Amino acid sequence: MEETNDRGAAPGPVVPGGGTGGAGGAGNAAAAVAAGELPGGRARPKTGKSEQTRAAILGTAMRLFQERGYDRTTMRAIAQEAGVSVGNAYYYFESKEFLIQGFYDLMTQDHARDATARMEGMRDFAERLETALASWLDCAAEYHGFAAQFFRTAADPDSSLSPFSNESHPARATAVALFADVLGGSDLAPKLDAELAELLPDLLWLHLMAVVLYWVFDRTEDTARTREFVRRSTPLVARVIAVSRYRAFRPLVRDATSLIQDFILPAIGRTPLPAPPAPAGKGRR
Amino acid sequence: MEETNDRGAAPGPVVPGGGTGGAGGAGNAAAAVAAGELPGGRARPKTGKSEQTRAAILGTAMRLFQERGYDRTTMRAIAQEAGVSVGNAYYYFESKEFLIQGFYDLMTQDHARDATARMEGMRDFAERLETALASWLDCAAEYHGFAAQFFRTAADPDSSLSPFSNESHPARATAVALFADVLGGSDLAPKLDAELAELLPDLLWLHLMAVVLYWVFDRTEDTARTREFVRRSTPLVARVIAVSRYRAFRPLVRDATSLIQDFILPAIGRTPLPAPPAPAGKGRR
DNA sequence: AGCCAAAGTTGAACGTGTTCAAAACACTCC
DNA sequence: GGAGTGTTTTGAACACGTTCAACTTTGGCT
Repeated sequence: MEETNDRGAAPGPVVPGGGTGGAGGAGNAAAAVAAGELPGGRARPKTGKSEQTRAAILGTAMRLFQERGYDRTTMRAIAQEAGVSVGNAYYYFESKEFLIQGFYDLMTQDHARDATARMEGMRDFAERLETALASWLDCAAEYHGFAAQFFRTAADPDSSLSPFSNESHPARATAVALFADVLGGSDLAPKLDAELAELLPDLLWLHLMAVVLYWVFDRTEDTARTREFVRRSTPLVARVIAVSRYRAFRPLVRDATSLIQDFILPAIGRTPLPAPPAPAGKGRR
Repeated sequence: MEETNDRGAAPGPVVPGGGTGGAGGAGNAAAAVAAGELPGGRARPKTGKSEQTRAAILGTAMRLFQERGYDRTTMRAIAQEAGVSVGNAYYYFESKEFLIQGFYDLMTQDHARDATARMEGMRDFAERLETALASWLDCAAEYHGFAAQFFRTAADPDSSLSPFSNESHPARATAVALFADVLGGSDLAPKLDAELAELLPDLLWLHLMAVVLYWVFDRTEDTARTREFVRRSTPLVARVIAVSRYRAFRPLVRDATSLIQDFILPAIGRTPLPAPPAPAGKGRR
């Protein structure tokens, strides 16, 4: 072993809360990292110490991703700036992509909180839906730069990070629960066919995924185009749903519903199992 | 699909038509490689020689991708089996992903040919559409293993390989043209609103993209589930289109149409712009 | 205190995609 | 033939994600 253990001088990992550079300015999600969640790693903590290290790594990664983009941020850089070794980063995150997963989980929670707050008091379904989607755009805004990377992995069926894969982390459940609330808190809910009401949360989540896809490809300033798209498309969605009750649309809606039930929902991991009622708001497992 | 490795030990690049043409390892697409297309590389050929090298590399890559999967196929292995150096492979293909693009272009042409042939004589729109989609599933079947990789890059807006990106290679145009034919050759075409008929080819292409997404995640034997999904969903799509003419649906259809025209089509590169002459510029990132 | 297993941490090493300066080749014009 | 020019080919070198065997720290136990 070399006696020139330069590392000796370096202190331990960065301290939890303010450690990440004080005025750094990472977003809400990154800030929440330090709070001590436990999204997707593999560590089984006994002391809070390891949580700190984990948070330091994730926080640093997010900051660097924002600053330089995903591809140009190396694991070595993350480790160095977080004050740990490369191997240590891999002790907490199975791979570089898992860092994104860790971030995505946090952002999803941010979104659920923010959207719920914003919808407070609103009863009109279209309005609620638009608010929820706009909220997502705001929560995600600062990460637009490297969000593409997340979507890339989302499209990989082999990756356990894909939101479409069965065992996909709590993030999906949280998001779907939010949309259940979007519908449930609206004046539209009681008027709907029970069967349709059952499907809608998942469908609305799919709708969000489509919006996200749009957003990822949107290169306009502040993703203004996506915002406009949401503004224009949401009322239409609401109208389609509202109108589905009328006689003329019934046969079509019926067939579509059963198609979705048989093919779409199972594909996104919503097996027709005796699902326990998920309490809206806290998405833990 | 014989596994006869008849090209193996040749020192130089594989011979032109005969090499792959003979017993050929890979499927139709790979065979067509040798024909001398010029999909997505960067070479500006003067002799036919370089085409041979290019085809040898692409063909070998496809074979190895099928045999071992995308990730477990190294550029070194491709180069070695194709009888060229690593650097040479990069001379013809900007990156490993571009190999997939080269393949995708070929498969798209296969599909267009096959689907057109199969639809011969059919007039019913639903039937034509289902045939076209089933044809795609058949053409793509043998590549299911590494198709995921293609879809991964498709979701990356920074990659010029994305079918959603503006300058996306001829493959998209070919596919859209096919769907225009699906519609145009059907008895439904004359009955349709002109505006709607204008949109439909692109929309149907989007529909295909959705099916592809489903297919990528489908793990059933021979992707039976996707096939069933197509069988069930196609009539519904046809009915929605057919029914859109009736008075009750008009306002909805109108709004949807304009929404699509304003937001969806431009996003997939169908800008109603004054169309500059010939953007010969190669896609960079 | 001493011991031990588990948790945490390290950095060198490996495999792989990619780059690049130089060599080999092909072709044209003198 | 030879000089000049553009194309094709080479393989060593580089950067990065990832692995791993060994080391250090922690905390419970006697």
